[in-house]
Amino acid sequence: MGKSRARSTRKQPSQERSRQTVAAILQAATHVFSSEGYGAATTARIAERAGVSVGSLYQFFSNKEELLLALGLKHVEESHAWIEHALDDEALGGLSLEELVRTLTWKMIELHQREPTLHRLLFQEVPRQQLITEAKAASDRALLRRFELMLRRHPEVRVRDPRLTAALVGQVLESLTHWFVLEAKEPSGERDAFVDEVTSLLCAYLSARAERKSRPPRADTA
Amino acid sequence: MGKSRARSTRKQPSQERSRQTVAAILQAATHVFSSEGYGAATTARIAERAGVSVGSLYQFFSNKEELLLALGLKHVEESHAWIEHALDDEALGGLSLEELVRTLTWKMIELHQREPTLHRLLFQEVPRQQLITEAKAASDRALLRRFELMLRRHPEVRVRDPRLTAALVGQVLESLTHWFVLEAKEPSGERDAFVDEVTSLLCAYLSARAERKSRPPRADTA
Amino acid sequence: MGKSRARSTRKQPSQERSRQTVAAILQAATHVFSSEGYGAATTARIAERAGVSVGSLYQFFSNKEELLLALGLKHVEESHAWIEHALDDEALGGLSLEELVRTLTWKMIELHQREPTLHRLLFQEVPRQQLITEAKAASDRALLRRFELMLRRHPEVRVRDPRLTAALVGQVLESLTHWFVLEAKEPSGERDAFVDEVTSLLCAYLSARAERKSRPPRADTA
Amino acid sequence: MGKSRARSTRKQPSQERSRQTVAAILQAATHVFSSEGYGAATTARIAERAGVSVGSLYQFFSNKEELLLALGLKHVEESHAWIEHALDDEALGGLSLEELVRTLTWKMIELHQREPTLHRLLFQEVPRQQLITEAKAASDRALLRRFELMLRRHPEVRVRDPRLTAALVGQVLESLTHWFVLEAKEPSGERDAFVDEVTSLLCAYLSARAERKSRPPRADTA
DNA sequence: AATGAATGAGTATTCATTCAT
DNA sequence: TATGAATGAATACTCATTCAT
Repeated sequence: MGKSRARSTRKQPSQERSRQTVAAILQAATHVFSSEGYGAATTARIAERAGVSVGSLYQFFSNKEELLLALGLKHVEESHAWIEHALDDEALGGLSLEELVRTLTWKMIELHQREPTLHRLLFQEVPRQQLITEAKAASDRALLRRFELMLRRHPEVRVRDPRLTAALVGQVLESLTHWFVLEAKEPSGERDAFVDEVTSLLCAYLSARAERKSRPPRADTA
Repeated sequence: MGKSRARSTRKQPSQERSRQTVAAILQAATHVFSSEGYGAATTARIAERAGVSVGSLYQFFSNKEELLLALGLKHVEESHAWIEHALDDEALGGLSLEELVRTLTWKMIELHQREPTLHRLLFQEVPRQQLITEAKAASDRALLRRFELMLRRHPEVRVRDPRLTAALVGQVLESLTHWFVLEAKEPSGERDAFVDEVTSLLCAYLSARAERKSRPPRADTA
Repeated sequence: MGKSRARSTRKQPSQERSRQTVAAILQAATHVFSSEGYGAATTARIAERAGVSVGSLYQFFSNKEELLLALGLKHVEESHAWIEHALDDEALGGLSLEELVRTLTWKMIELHQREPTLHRLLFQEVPRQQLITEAKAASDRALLRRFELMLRRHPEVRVRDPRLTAALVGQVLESLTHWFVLEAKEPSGERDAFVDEVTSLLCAYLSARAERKSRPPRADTA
Repeated sequence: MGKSRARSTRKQPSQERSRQTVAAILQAATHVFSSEGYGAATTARIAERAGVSVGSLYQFFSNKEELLLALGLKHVEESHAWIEHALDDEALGGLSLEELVRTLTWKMIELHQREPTLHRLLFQEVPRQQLITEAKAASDRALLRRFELMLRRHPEVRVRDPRLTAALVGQVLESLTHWFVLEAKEPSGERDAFVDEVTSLLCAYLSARAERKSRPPRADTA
């Protein structure tokens, strides 16, 4: 990832003023795209919301799609950095499995609450930008590898196929928190209860894995 | 010329010929909407694909949005019927928890494979049709209640809050199968392995629930 | 040339009504392009002048450039046909050189008076459409060959290099009549005098050619 | 914002530096206008090519049109000076008609080769600047008068209407050389042959004029 | 004077929708 | 009813021109 963001034809902002303009445009675009969807969003509305003229928008982004692209790459990059940072936390080292999972869940909720609708826009509206998708995939791969390592190392974890398990756990975390943030309103509106449940869901999975399949599930509770 | 959203003003298909036309249009719309997205789809292309003129399309659907609406309601209804039927299956009655979960997982995969992109279109593109969303919510509520009941009744299941648990399990099933069908290509490409994992994930959760939270997770394996 | 006018993406007019629309658009485009130039002409203005909506314009011409293209090819084709017809005239057979040249001059004036500014638009504004230029070149080549033949056959004509001579005579005729029609207002406003002069200019050239270069020009009149 | 055509409000370049800037802009404008056409040329591109900022361009030319105007007037003026100088050449005094015509033809070719596309731009793209047209017309009138005088004085020349004749000869020279420089590639690619032909064309016209019209052209060769 | 960021009117083009046939 | 030509509002994008620095 990094700084190879060669924004094609358009000028790079060189003066402080223009840097602010670009930031304003990106922020406005985030809002407008997220609330109206890519198709319905208007460059005019975006410019208006950013408090600049359309012309300024086009001074820095050669078209609507490139604006989305810039947004997407920035989002992926920032999210990746954020979560990398979260996982780097040394404190994670000595945690019990339950504490670890609980922490991860919290982090994921926080992550999704940063720009929940932008996330949906970028990855669930029929994805228009291969570059974004690829960036996301790369980020995911990196995180997954890291995650897999955590699983392999943790003493409480029993796993047959750490790779698949990591993928599933990641997916479950991702979708449950996404769902919780965006859609769960009444039934599990209380965050603590939700986190408790997710935690026990994943802990049960991760710690009990050894026996699975060999004996009927009933045996567990025997 | 304006948005004369005269919903359902249009004639209902009364004759056999009309019914075929409507069916053709809906099928074409499904395809075009799914492959291009709602915004990019044009009524002209849909009509063309359906083998009728635009005029005919507007004979039955007063505007593009209503076409999406019809599509969505139909999809929700059919999916609901399908899954109701799947759950009705008397055979489900005596299954062990693991067998039950495994069956459900299979069913969900099947469901998602019916029209995966349509599903995404309807529920993940910024939802445009409240009616669809509501229909979906209603369907979900019904299924959830049913599901909750299954949990309550099953001897192997230990649950504190069946409602929340049902919601989570439903969400996990939904998102994992959706993900598997649409995006998982290599890491867990093998269906059986995937189903095994999901099954053990859910079973661990459902059967081990009693002890959770009371003791540290470590105790489980002791 | 001929009927291979495959107007790309857009529909061919099939009904009588649309054929009229297309004709109206072409006529309006001729006027607007000619009077404002290609760049300054507006598709909106063209449509308005044609008495149709912009939409209709785009129903038959996929963009402004293609409109120009259609116009150009039509113009070249018609001009070619017109002049072929004029040269075919059997009456041309037995004419004296002077009468022949005089006739040609008249014909050229007539030709240029048909759509003088369109001609300028198509061939003198930095030519935008290679297809038009090529069509014109092909037409010119054909006419030149024919013209060359006339020169070779005419008893009064003395020519060293019929090809070059034909090219020059053609060019002189073309440019003088074009100039006369478009720009000459006062000095030689009288058509007859102009035609007389052009005729004697060309006749002198064509009939006296044998001696040129061998003796000093003075000898001519001796 | 609007068309505040404050013509010549702008400062005249007073210092050496400014003069260089203006020169650079004019040169860049010549190139860009010529290669892209007036409409397609952008002030930004011109400024860029001149190595200055748009702001500087507008410091000296209050709008795009005035830039064209300056260019045009300069071109007309320089061309006029150039040809005046060429005609002034004392050596022209004692030349035979053929030598004179030949010389003129050469001069015209040279003239047209100086900036062929600029010439086309200024006088053939639908003329946008009356001032340029007028300047050109004035220049032409002056040259024509001079030319007419040459014809009247030359012993070998037989002319009925020197004014019309001068106009025609001028026009023929202009258009043939313009054509030769811009378009003639293969058929008469050799400059010498072309000059020979033009020379004999015009000499025949100028020296044989007396007899024309009184007798049928056939008599010429008798 | 010079710079280049900002402006916004202007234009080509699309596409949902209507309506004459 | 079916057709597809006609409509025109809506929208992305450009570029001459201005103006703060």
